[in-house]
Amino acid sequence: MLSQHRGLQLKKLDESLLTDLPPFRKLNRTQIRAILDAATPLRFDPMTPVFSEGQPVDRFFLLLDGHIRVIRTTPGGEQIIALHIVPGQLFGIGAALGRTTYPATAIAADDCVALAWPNRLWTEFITRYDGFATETYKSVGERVGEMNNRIVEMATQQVEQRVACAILRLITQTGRKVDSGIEIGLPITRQNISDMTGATLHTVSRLLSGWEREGIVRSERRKITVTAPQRLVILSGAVA
Amino acid sequence: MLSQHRGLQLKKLDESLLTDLPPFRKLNRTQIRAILDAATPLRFDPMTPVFSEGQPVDRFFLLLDGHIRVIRTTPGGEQIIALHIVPGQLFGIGAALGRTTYPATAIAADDCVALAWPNRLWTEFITRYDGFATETYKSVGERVGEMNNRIVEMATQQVEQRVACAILRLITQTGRKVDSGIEIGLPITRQNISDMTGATLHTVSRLLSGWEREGIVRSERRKITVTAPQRLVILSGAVA
DNA sequence: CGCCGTCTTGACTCGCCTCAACCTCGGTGG
DNA sequence: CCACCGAGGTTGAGGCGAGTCAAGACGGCG
Repeated sequence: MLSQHRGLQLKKLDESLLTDLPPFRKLNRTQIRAILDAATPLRFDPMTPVFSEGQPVDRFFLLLDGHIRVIRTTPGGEQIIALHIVPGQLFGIGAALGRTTYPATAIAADDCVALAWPNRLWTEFITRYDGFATETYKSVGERVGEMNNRIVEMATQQVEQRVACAILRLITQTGRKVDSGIEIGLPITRQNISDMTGATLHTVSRLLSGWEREGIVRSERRKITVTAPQRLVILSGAVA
Repeated sequence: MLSQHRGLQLKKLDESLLTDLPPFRKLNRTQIRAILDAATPLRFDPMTPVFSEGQPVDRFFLLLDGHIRVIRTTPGGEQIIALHIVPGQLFGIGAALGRTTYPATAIAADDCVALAWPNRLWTEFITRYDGFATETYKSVGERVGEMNNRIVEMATQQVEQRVACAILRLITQTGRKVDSGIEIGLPITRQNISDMTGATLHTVSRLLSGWEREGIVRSERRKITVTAPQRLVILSGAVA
């Protein structure tokens, strides 16, 4: 899956990479060619940072393959996972919101391939390419909506429900259908889940053990498969 | 303070209303005149909704005076306050983020005066008026940042710290300097604060009573004055 | 083999929620 | 003018969810 992208630096990028993505959907081949020619392809090994909180915003990215974890760190050293970026999404788009420094750290969750453009091209893309702005801001809108949901969640729900929600979000965003159910498409630890939900590693472990006993999930090290999604939905409190 | 705005419907709106606000700062008198002429002025009594969650987005607003509470309600009926809008800010700008329905409910916290424009003018403003888009998205960026902070807060901090943070945010956004300290510039109940922090009314009450005993705040019914802001900052955990 | 990152499980503790009772204003109507 | 009522606020008692502390198992990698 990844192999097809290796050595991207050497050959020309294929236009089909972008044609199906919302921000580029309305563009013609020539326009996409121009955008691709201006891009720098990048690879990231798991756990390597793409950019860090507080750094000046100098470019923006499009994730082609892999998964990015967006992380914020508290003064106290705890970290929480704000967001997962999936292939096809723009990220690091502080430029779009008038930011001069990145508000969070982005780390590759697995092997990642991304395109990067220098910041000054942002305004150019916006003005020159019809639909680019609209579609991009639409996805910003979706992320804002998701953040809002999480705030409500954190404010009103118990840990068990929050963990259920987090896992459901993961499977809708990165899920892979397998024999026994739906598998989360990126390596994930209990610690990671606790960083997403504001719980402790221990509590998450206990919950997952319990769910495994009940046949709702099956998990190996750094991997979780949901075998009974509907039951997780019920636990999540989305339906009363 | 409000009186100067009463009966706005009858006279022409004064251009000075907009000249100092970020989204309009780069515009000339003619442009501002055109924008004002297209606006519908509105008044809202305390506790009346401006728009409700789920309604189709048909217009966007600028708050001239008063305060708006942006509220989300859970399936379970609990409500949490997502945001406060202060004078000079645009709100209900779902259009900017490609939304078709409002993601939250907006309610007047006190007497409010606002301008409203039909949605179709959004794109017109964006394209026609230089700087309008940039400045607007910058303030969206600020709100996103604030939301992010709240997520981290909710995930990592105890109730006492969250309440302290919430009150600090209120005084930076709406604070009024008075003899005894800084007063929150809008009517606010313990219930409101609990809706902002995901705590219970009772716990908030206990905390405020404690702080009052310690001389950090003074409060009357629906009003809070912070007498020792630095001590609140310490409690908030912003500094270790 | 030994180390380290991951995960598990038990026992204890405590912050905050729940339940419950009561107080204090401010407004309204008889 | 006072009695009443409801919204907002206070305070205590008790219980439970989830964090903390502690010990250890499992599996992969150098």
